[in-house]
This record gives sequence, structure tokens and C-alpha cells, in this order.
Amino acid sequence: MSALTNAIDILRCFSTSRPDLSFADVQVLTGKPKSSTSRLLRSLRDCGLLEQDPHSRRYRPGLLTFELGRLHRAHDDLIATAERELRDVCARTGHTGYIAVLDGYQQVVLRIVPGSNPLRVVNPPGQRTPAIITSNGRAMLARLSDQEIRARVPLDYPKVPANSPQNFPELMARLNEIRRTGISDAADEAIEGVGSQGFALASGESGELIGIAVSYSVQATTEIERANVRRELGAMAAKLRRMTGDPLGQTIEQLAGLAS
Amino acid sequence: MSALTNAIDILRCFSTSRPDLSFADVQVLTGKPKSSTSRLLRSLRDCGLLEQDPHSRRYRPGLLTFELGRLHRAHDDLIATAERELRDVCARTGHTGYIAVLDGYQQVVLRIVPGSNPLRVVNPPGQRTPAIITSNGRAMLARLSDQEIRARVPLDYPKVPANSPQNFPELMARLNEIRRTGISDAADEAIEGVGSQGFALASGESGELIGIAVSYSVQATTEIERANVRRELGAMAAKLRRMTGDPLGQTIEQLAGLAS
DNA sequence: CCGTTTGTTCCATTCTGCGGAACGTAGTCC
DNA sequence: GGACTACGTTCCGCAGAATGGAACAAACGG
Repeated sequence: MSALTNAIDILRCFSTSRPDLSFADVQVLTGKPKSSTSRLLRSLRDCGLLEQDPHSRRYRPGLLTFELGRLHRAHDDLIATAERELRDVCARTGHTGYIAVLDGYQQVVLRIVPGSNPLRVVNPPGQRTPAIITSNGRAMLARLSDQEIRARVPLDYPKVPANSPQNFPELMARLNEIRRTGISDAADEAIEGVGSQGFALASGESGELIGIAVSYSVQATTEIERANVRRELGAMAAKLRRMTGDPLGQTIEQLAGLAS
Repeated sequence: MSALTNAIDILRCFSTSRPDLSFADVQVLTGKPKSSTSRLLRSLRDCGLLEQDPHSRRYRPGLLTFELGRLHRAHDDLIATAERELRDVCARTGHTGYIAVLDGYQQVVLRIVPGSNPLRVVNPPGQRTPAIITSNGRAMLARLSDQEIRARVPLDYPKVPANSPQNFPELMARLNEIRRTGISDAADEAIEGVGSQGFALASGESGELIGIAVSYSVQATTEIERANVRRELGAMAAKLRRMTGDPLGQTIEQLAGLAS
């Protein structure tokens, strides 16, 4: 375990559900001795990756993470292009749009396009979710080789909501359907009462892979409306794939992002 | 030099003006041997703090920085309160609002409230600027003790635009004026043709210090309009200081953020 | 006033990270 | 096509940074 590895282990304890942590929290979550925890937290604070609230003494991500986070994919063509198209679709349909990337068997939300419908955004940018329980997450997985998928999904299949694939064969069945149709959907999975449809988009030149989804309230939409979303998404996918030179036939072998 | 220090030195090479870097860039900027650069970049990439474009082989901040950056001060009351008030002022005046924090003798933009006037935002969130050349930056410095200010500003005073304080005595004169009036202003400094007025706000309980500014085109505003902005800011400052229990009399001694 | 909780500092041991040098690997110029 | 150059990775012996148990300190509570 290098010093950097230990530092990262601490940083990975933070999440949207745990935006700040006490010394004890970190010690429990990392399982490291007190002395090591103390030294590492001090180092991280001194270098700006963490801040410490002077009153509560709790730690939170530091200014440096904010600065760097603002630079992440700030000039990414694939995402900018996709976001423009997604904005149009969301304006027409009123629903909320998401753009996410894959990291291991999880996805991370990068961009949100709020719709006009008052569906509160509970998946803010930075949100990490198992890819197997979202429409765009599964769409991204479907673009990988079967071998790659198996390597990413944990051996003991995670506990997932009732509507999500409950085991590896069920997952592969859903992914194969996505491979046929090009479109993925979900309902009542990550969030109760919320449905979504999505697809994956790859760049021909950079090999990047992103997942795009439109999400809506299941109760407040009719079958007709969902069919309309599907048409919109199909047109958007076709247009974007042309623009980005998406090599639809081949599977993507990403370099980074191993299963954790 | 610990491994973490070296890693941070690399991360600090990235900025809004350098959102991605090649191996050679990093080597030059850090002045480290090739072997060390190679190993460090690999480590940073493997742990998610950096990503590498598979085509150009250039490095950029990684997914982890994005996730953490979204958590930074996500639940900060002082900033949320200030942003709400600033939003009102910007809606009324049409100008662009900024909220920044101090880090050493520099400031970092945390929030932007776009105005209705079409003044292109050239200071995106995450932007780092010498605090001595902005209205809210000087307002924040003015809240520190003279000793603290001297410790933060580099010994060889930096080269600054013509309208900014050109040396330490000039700076102190401006800061003392801000201490008297409670309001700070700037014109044609960080950006040609842009002026701003601002103030600093401290929280009574947490000891946090933030700088708030409203910025406008110098050419497109009249003296009358600028006086109006000043009144708006004065009222906003008074209201916010009451709400946050700002200890206006005392100087703030921040724990973190030494001069670099 | 003493026990408990919580976090920091100390210090001998270990093993990681360091950097010079050797080693690939392309690209480029005659 | 062959030598040269630019660029980056791997190797390896040594220095010194990181480690974690234990002692220490501080805050808290009954």
C-alpha cells in the first residue's frame, strides 16, 4: 500500500450520501490504525485535497478537488455534442436528461439537463450508481465484450431492486436485447416511481463511451408519451452516431475503470 | 518530498488555462526526472485522479476529481445563503455575480450567477486569480490582520495590471479604504473593460470567509448605474452580515491557505 | 474526580518511492 | 534505409518516507 493508495482510499469514502466525514468515520471506513488515519488526514488537508470544518472538525473535499473537478472533461467534444442534442430533446419532451460514464461496473453522472416537468433531481452530477440498474448504464455495458462485462460485475452479484436483472444471466439477457434494439429502458429501479430510456454513444476516434438517458415519472406518463420518448431517443441516437463516427458493430475495450 | 506531495505538485499544474497536459508538459512544469514523472503519472491515472486521452496521450483531471469537486461545499450554508441574495441582486441589476474564497494570496471562483446582460463569462468556477486584482479578493484580504496579509503576499510583489495596487503600500492603502467603507471596487484589472464591486462576508460560527462581487462592462454602465450597484451591494452586505453573524470588528485568522 | 472517548505524537522498523542509467519505440531527415 | 532524435518506460541499489503500536494529551460526562 503506497501512501497515495491510502490517500485515495480515504477520498473514495466521500460520496453524495456522505459529503463530509469525521475522523472516526474515516477510521472505520478505511479500517486503518488511528495513527495512520491521523497522519493521512493531515497530509490531505495540508495539500488541499481535503478541508476541515474548524467548528465540527469534520472533513470534506477540498478546494483543489473543486478546481480540478471543474476541468474534468470541460473540453470534451463527445459530451458537449451529446449535451446539445439532449437539451433539444428535453426541451421538446419536458423530461430530465442525463449523461453518464462507466467506471468499473458503476456509472457516474456527468451532466444533467433539467426538464420543464417538476421532477426533483435526486441524481446530481457526481452521483455514483451501479450501472446494471439504470437504462443508460446497461446500454454502456452492452457495448462491452461479454468477457469484459463478466470481469467488471462483482462475482457475488449485488443486491438490486426488483425490476433490475437479479443475476448475471438475467443481466446478459437484457444486454443482448439492448444490443438488438439499440435502446435501453428502466422503470422503478434506482428510484421508485421513476422510469428512463437511454442509449450508449461511443466516439470513433477517442474510443470514449458515454450513456445518455431521459427520465420521467412513471405515474405521470402515458404509454403514448413513452413511445414518443423512444422515437425522440432513436432519432437522437442515429444523429449522434453519425456525427461522432460511432463504431456500432465493434465492442469497446476501455483501458481504465476496472471493477472495484 | 513525500509521494503525495509530488502527486499534488502534478495536479496543481492543471488550471483553466491548462486543462490538459502532455507528459513533457508535466516534466517541465514540475522539473522532476523522467522516471519519477512517468511513475507518478501512472499512479495518478490508475487511482482515478487523472485520465489519459487514449488518442492524444495527454493527461487531464480524472473522474474522481469530478466526483469530489461536486461535493465541495455542496452543503455550505454561508455560500448557499449568499448565493440566494446575490441571485436577487443580479436579477434586479442584470449584472453577473461572483462568489469566491481566498487561498493564500489567490482567490478561487466558487459560484457564478449569470446576469441578463450579455457579458460573456470568462471567469468560470474554479478560476484562480491573484486576490489583489479583484474587488472581492481585496475585500477578503482586508478582513485579515496586516501581519497575515504580509505573510500571504509574495515578497517580490507580483506584476499586476495598471489599475491594481502596484506595490505593498498601495495595496494596504486600498485595503484600509475597504475597511472604512465596507465595499471594494475594481475597473479594468483582471479583465480589460470589466469593472466590479464587492465585499467580504464572514460567518460568525464557522469563521469562513467568502468574497462576493457584481461585475459589469465599464463602457456599458453609467456612473448612476454603478451607484445603484453600490447601494444594492451595501443593502445585501448589511442583510447577509446580520444573517450570518459576521464579526465585522475582528480580523479573521484562517487556519488553512498559506501563500505559495 | 476519574473513566471514557477521541485524536496526536513518538519512534524503531520496514519497504516504498526516488532518480540516474539503460532500454524500447516511433518519427524524421537526408 | 540507416542513423539520428524525441519521447517515454523499465531497471535497480540506496535513502528516507510511511507505517502502526504505544504512550501521551485533550475534551467530555457523570
